[in-house]
Amino acid sequence: MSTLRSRPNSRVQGSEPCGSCGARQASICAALDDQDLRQLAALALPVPVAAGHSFIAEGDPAEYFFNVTAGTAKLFKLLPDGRRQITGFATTGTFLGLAVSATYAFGAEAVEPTRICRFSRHRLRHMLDAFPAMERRLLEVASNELVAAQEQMLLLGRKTARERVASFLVAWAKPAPGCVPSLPPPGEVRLPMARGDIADYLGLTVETVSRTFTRLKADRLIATPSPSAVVFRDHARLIAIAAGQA
Amino acid sequence: MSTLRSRPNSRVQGSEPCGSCGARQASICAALDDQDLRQLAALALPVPVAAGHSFIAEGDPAEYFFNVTAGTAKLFKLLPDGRRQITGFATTGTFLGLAVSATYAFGAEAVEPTRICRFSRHRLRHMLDAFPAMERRLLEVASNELVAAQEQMLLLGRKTARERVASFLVAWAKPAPGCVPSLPPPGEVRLPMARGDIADYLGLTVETVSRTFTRLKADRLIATPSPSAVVFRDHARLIAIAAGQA
DNA sequence: CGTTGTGTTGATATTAATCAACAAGTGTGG
DNA sequence: CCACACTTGTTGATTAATATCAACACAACG
Repeated sequence: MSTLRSRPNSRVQGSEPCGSCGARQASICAALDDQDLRQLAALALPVPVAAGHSFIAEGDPAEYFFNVTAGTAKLFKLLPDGRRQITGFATTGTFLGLAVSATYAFGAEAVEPTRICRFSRHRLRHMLDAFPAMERRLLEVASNELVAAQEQMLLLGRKTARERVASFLVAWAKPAPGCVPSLPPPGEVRLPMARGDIADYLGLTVETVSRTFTRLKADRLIATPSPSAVVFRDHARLIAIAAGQA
Repeated sequence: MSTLRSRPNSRVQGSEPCGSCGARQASICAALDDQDLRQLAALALPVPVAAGHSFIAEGDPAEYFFNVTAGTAKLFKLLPDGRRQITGFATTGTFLGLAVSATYAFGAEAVEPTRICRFSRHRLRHMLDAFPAMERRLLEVASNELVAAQEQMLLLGRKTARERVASFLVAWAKPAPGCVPSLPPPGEVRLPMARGDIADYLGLTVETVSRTFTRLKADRLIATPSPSAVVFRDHARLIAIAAGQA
């Protein structure tokens, strides 16, 4: 549906400093590797962000939007006393910039070595004007994220710890629509984020997450070759648990 | 930004039967009373939905999208055993149809007498083609909802019962951006939804919601002339509590 | 080779859920 | 108009799930 071809005035000047600047809004895991957006990404050079480094600070003026081209980042919101809710993980292809407001509604930090492209809001505006099809694509992405966000509300509001962890594992193993499915169910899945991140994503504590992993292992539903990897030993049952049917 | 004028082929045939059909996706309280969308709404006749009646069934094919023109509806997701999470309340002006998927990811039911306009997906597509500015507007709405959804994740994952109720009251009293602010803080705010709905929205039980209301009253933060109305007696402190600063 | 961060496990505390009872409305039909 | 059923809201007693506090194993790292 469309043709986003680089135009003379569309190139981005070299590699912009992206260390810890501002960005935009909301993206949970909706890979945006549609052709239009691939090209969009190609307009800017990816900049590396080291693990543990933040590149969006909640509350900063939202002057840029981002595209994650490699790695994984966590998106989070904070309460004044330090309580943290991770609203999503941004993986390769995730577009960060859908929510429009004066300031960033969330912070973002790399959980493993990551590469991101940064664009100014201004530039996005121009691109959208030039390529109307992109607007439609963004609307689709936003829609997908909205669906995911609602699913997460169900998880946070009504699911048990076991159901939450199962949901997370199942969802994480199945990359966002549009991504190449990595490995079939029995394969090993990498978990680049720490237990604490999973806890903050699921509205639990580290201890509860750890204990739940342990029980899932005892129940032969998963195996963990290392803390940062899971193997699905009974994918179907895990899906059932995630859906609240167990 | 734009001109959505009615065109010969843009009229909707009379009042469509909207009793309990299908709709689309996700909208929390983002009033869409922008001029474009007013006109969009004008293209279809509003149809009444009685309190307690459902007009979107989760899982049904998503063939329509809706615009709430009066009243209040709750949007919810269910687990097989009946656990329910209300993902948002749709008030006058709320546009339901932003998430794009084959089937509705949520159900919708009127909590008070409500009026809705229904459009086919097909018609929306045509309208978006005819009025590109609408696409942009929809993206804005989606962005706002995404921000709200993330805020709700923070609430569900990390806030205490007291903070949740305070957050709900404060947010409900302050209509979505774009709405006319009803009454200043000290005014009385209507709560058309039942305690059980509030509970399912906040990830709590009815009892906990009720007890929390009682404590907020005891603390002179609110008053409840009737179960379906609240008066803010200390709006500032309520806001502080909602933000986790108490 | 100590130091630090992460993950796991155990003991205990606490919040909110569950179970239960009752009060206050609301609507219906007699 | 009242009696009754039924829903909704509130409150109390108890339970259960998860959080909190604490200790320790282990790996990565300087």
